Amino acid sequence: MENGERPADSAGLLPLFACSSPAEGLEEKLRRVREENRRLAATLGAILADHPHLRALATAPTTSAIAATATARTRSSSAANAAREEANAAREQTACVTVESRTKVRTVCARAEPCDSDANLSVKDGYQWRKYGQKVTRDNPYPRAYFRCAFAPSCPVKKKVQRDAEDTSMLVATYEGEHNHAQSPAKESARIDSTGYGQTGFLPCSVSVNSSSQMVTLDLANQLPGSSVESVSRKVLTPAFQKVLVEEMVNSLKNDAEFMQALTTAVAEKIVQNIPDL
DNA sequence: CGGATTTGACCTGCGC
DNA sequence: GCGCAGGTCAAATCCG
Repeated sequence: MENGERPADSAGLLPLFACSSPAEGLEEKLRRVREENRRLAATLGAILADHPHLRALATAPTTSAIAATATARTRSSSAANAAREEANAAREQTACVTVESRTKVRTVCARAEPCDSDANLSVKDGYQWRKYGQKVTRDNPYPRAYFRCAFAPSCPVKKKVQRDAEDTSMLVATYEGEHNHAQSPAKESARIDSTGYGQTGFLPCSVSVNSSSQMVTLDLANQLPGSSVESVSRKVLTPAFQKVLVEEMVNSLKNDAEFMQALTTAVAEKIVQNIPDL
């Protein structure tokens, strides 16, 4: 939606809304979100241009594709070195994946929100996990959390999650073993968060924009088969997506009791100002 | 009140 | 055998 294209409201509240400062603040936020979306799309494009293997991953997000890429990258190094390599590479990319096929160990790097506490260390991947331990390791001041698959008691998969020591905005998750069951119900996978892992195995598949505490998620997991990151980037820039974005923000704000309170106060103040005798 | 999380204690493997 | 570090257990605590 372009600036100034506000739908008319039959109650005539919007003109009032438009001249109040909270509304101007919202428009400013909207502009910032649009700008961030453009920057994200540009960044994705640049990343894909520099990293052809990522383009392949984006086009065919299958376990075999991940394994093929990861095997090539980890062949000459130990699993630990691979994890470090991936952590470093992740500073240039948003997220990355390695697979050690022999031992069924996968390392996933994901960018975490800086505000996340250690207790929030969790890489959402479509499965439900139960934390069973936490330990501070020698080479990293941040605690390592140990998780077991909570969906099936007999499932042998374990997960370790630890904040990267050099780049604290990165989470390094190590998966051991393979699930012997289907993914857990939508409860967990629906909560795609800032770490951005959805339904397609361990491939990062969503981009989130956290603007002024409002989270907007572009879910790449639900793209049609064969769709690429470029096509998603183009989608971000379409008026239709922008419109959905705005509607999502409006819905979020409508459900925000604090915002509605502030809005009500602002409207009441305006009404009072427009009554000369008061 | 039941399930999830926390956290200190304990176990195990490895290098010296 | 000893010490260290990583991994796991389980009681206590938290939380919905």
